[in-house]
Amino acid sequence: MNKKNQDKKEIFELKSNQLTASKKDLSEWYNQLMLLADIVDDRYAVKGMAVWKPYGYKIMQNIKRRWDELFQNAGIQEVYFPLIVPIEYCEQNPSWWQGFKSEGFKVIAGTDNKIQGIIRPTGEPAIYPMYSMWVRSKNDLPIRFYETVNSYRYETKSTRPLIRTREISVWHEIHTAHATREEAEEEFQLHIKLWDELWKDLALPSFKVVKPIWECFPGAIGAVEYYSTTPNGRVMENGSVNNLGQAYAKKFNIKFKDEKGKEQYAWQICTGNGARLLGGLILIHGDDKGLIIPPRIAPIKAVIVPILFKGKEKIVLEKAKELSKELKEFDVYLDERKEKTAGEKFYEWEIKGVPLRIEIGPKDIEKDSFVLVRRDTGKKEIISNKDAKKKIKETLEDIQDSLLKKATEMLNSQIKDAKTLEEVKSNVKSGKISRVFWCKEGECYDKISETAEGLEGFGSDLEKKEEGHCIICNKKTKTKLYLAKSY
RNA sequence: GGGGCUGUGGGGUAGCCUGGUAGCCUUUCAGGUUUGGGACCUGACGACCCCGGUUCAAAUCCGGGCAGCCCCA
Repeated sequence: MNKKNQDKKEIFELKSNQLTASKKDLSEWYNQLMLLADIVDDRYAVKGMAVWKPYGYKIMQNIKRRWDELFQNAGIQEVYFPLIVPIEYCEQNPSWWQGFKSEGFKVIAGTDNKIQGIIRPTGEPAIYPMYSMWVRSKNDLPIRFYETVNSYRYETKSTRPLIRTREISVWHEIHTAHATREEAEEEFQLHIKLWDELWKDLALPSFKVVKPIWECFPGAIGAVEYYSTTPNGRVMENGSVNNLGQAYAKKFNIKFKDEKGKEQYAWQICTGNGARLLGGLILIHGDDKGLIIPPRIAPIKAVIVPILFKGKEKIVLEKAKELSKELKEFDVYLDERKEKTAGEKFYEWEIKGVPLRIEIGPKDIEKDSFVLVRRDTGKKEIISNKDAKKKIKETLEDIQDSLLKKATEMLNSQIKDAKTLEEVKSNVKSGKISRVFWCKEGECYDKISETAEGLEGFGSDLEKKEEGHCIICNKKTKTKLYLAKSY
C-alpha cells in the first residue's frame, strides 16, 4: 500500500458511519451496531429505554409475526391485559410482590397523588386474578392465551439495548391453565416444540437446559430454559418454559369443581421471551462488517444497487426497477439514491446485514444478467435474468441453512466436557462452557459453581444418555450440569 | 452490591495538567461534477451535562448533582 492510500485509509477509519469495532470487542461492536444498523437508539433520556428505529422494529415485528403464526396455529389465542396492575392483585402473591415492590414503576394520579397501581413488571398479577374469575368448571378449561406487550422494571443493574432494559419490549408471554397435570405437561412439551421452531427461523440452535428446581418459582414443578451464547463463550438466558404446577392457582385462587363436586386447582404453564431474541441473534450472527440477518426474518432479503454511469442512468434504473418488480416476493429494496455512490451503499447494507445484494450496471445489462453477492460469504456470482427467481430463492435458503449450521458448530465447539474441577477452571479461562456429571444435589451444585469467579451453573442436560459419577461427591448419575459465565 | 473510567455540534474527537480566539474528521443541508467497494469542489447549519464556588475571566480549577461506559460480585 502506498503512502497516499494509507492516508486515505486512515481518513476512512474516522468515518462516523463506519463500524470501527471488531467483533472481538463484543460490547463495543454491539453498541455501535445498534445505532449504525438502525436497530434502536438508546440516547433517549430514560435509562434502559430506547427508541425502536424502523429497520430494527421491522425485524422485531417479523419475529413477532412468526410467533403469532406458530402459537395461533396451535390454538393459543392472543389477548391483551391492562398495563396498570392494582396493588391488591400484586398482594395476592406476597413473595412476588416482595421482589417487585422496589422494581415496579408506581402510577400516581389524582389530586391526592394516590398510588393507583404499578406498571406491569410481569404478566401474572394482571392475568391470574382474571383467570380466577373465568374458571368455574372444568368446562372453562383449558385457557390458552398469550399477549405481546411491554413490561417495566426499574432495574438498578446496568442496562444493555434489547438484552437488559427497563422497558422490556415486544414481550411475548403465554399463560395457560388446565384441568389435569397430564394436560399441562402436554402443553409444556408443545411450547418447547413451538419455541424450537422459532429458533430455527432465527438460524439459531435452541440450546436448552433443565433449570435447577430451587431456581424455579416456589412450588413450581420445573422449567426448561433457553440460552444463547456469545462468541466469547458466555451464556445469556433467552426465554423459558415454566411448569407452574398448582402453585399460582393456589395463590390466585384459580379453581373449579370436578365431576364429583370436589374443588380442584388448575395446572398452569407459562412461557415468554421478547426482544432478547433479537439481541441474541445479533450477538451470534454478524462479523466485522456488521450484522447478518437470517433471511426468514430479514425485512429486506435483497437490495438492488444500480450502478449509474453518466448517460446510462435511465436504462440502468429501468432495468433495476423491472427486476425489483419481478423479485417483489423476496422483499427486495431498490436503492435509487443519487447522492450516494455504489460503494457507500454496499457498506451501508452490509452493516444492516441484508442477506443478498444485487448489482446491476451497464455491463450486466449487455449480458442480460446481474451480479449477486452473498452477505455471509461475500461470494459474487453472475446470474442470468431468466434464472433470477429460482437462484435467489435457492441462495436465500442456503444462507439460512448455513447460518444455522455455523451457529450450531459454534455452540458445539463451545461446550466442553470436564472430568475434574481443574478442567472446569481451564475451560473458563479459554472461554468454554463446561459440562460435568452432577448428582442433582444443591450442595454439589454450589461447590462446582465456586470453581471460578463469576462461574454459574445454569442448568442440566435434557438428554440423559450416559452414566457417570458426580464431579464432587462421586455418586452415580445420568445428569450433566452446564457451567459458564453469564453475559 | 463493589471498583475503575468518562461527559465538548447528530456521530467520533482535540483542547483541560499550566484559566484568556472552542480546533479537526464525519454527518446533515444547498449547488455542481461523479458513481463496478467509502469520489471531488464551493458554501451553510450545528457543541463545552447541570447547579453552585474561586477569578477581571472557567470547557479548563474546586464542591455537589445527574448521566453514560467498562470490569467484578
